[in-house]
Amino acid sequence: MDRKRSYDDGCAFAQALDLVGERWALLVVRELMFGPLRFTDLRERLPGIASNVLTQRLAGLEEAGIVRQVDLPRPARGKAYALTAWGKAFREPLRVMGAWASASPQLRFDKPLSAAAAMLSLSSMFDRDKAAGVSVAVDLRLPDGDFAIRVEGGCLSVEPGRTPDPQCVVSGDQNALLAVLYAGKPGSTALAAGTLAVEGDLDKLAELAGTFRAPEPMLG
Amino acid sequence: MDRKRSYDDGCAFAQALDLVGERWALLVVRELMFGPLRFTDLRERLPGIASNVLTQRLAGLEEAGIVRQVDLPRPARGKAYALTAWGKAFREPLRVMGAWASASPQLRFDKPLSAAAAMLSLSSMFDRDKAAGVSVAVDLRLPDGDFAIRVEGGCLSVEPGRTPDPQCVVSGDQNALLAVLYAGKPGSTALAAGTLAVEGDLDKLAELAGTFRAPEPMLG
DNA sequence: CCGAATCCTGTCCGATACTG
DNA sequence: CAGTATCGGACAGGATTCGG
Repeated sequence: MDRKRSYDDGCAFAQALDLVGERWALLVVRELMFGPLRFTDLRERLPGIASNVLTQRLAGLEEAGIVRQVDLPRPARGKAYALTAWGKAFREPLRVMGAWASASPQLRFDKPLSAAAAMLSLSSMFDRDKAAGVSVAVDLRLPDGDFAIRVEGGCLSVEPGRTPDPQCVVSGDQNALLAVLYAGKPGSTALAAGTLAVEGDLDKLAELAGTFRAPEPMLG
Repeated sequence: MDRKRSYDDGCAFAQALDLVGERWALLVVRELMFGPLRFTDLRERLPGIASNVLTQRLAGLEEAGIVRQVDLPRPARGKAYALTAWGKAFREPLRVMGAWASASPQLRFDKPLSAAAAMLSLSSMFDRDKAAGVSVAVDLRLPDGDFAIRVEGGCLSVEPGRTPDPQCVVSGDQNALLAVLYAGKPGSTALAAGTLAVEGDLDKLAELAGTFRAPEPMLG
């Protein structure tokens, strides 16, 4: 009468896979990392997921203690899905696995990216050493929401929302943004092409771009 | 004509899941983390995996550039499966995800554990702060192989094989070992019960045990 | 004995259609 | 808007069998 298929393995890692190893589960967690979302929002941000699968995954994640339902605040009525404290703690595994994945010999850059994925990518590619002495506060206006990026004391902070007084504000979509930040040459093609708009100190954006390492495949 | 099912997502993390997100894939990587194994060895260490599934996973991991086939050295004839450099780099994600999993509200400790899983668990539960000033070298003789554990300068090293002159040698199975190390009270029940045998400096084992935090569920 | 290919069965996934 | 119902197809699991 085992409800779920299990590896039946004492390893904590394997038991985690029993909980989040199903298809789409970790991508749902990824999308919720920056705040609660409604069912339909999740569907939009996860192109390709079937609604019944999303229902199952949310139920499973809730049972596992990773996701919980919350009442939507303010004007909107209805419920949404949020991460529990333990669910939010998955940000670190997400960051580390993303960093590992960026060394894949077959990583492709031409596919679309959700805002949450892009913001987590920043954490993955951030390089402490390159950030020594850097202090910047840049706000992003992405189609799916605003994010405040700050680098200070060798640490990167990525939070949803806005900063009171950003040094620089970038508007556009996340694919163009990452292309600029990782290309090593900010202010280049994407800006010229008009897919990104920058207000404020462009040098601060360049400084931010300098704190990321470019994804590079690991050979052997 | 898509050969493989894909999330078709630009996120490096999602693309990693395309490669290693299938059932059993990451557990195969886990088992290979401390050295090459043959097909049959893998089957033994992954109770429950079907042989055809193992075949498929190995083929997929090889295609992804995570695993490669090697000729078995020395006396044994035949081939074995080893991790590539990039595959070995997965040790860090494994460690971090294990640490996250150890905070699961529903982690069970009574299930059997492979030697590789136990050794990775040590990395997950290691606590830099607790290890300040600690310097120990302990050798383990587990049923599936020998491992050399060293703590020095706030760092933990877990390697397959033996140390020339260990301060302490523990023989027994990995489940009993972890119970002793994480219980906070080494030298207690398991040793008394004779499931573990210790030669050398028992205090060094206690010192080692003091560098690990006990798994504790995160609430909320 | 090792490594793998071949059945067959059951479960899970994916897509569409439909309902409170 | 937020899911449920349904169904075909893909994939996992187990046993057996076959070639080194």
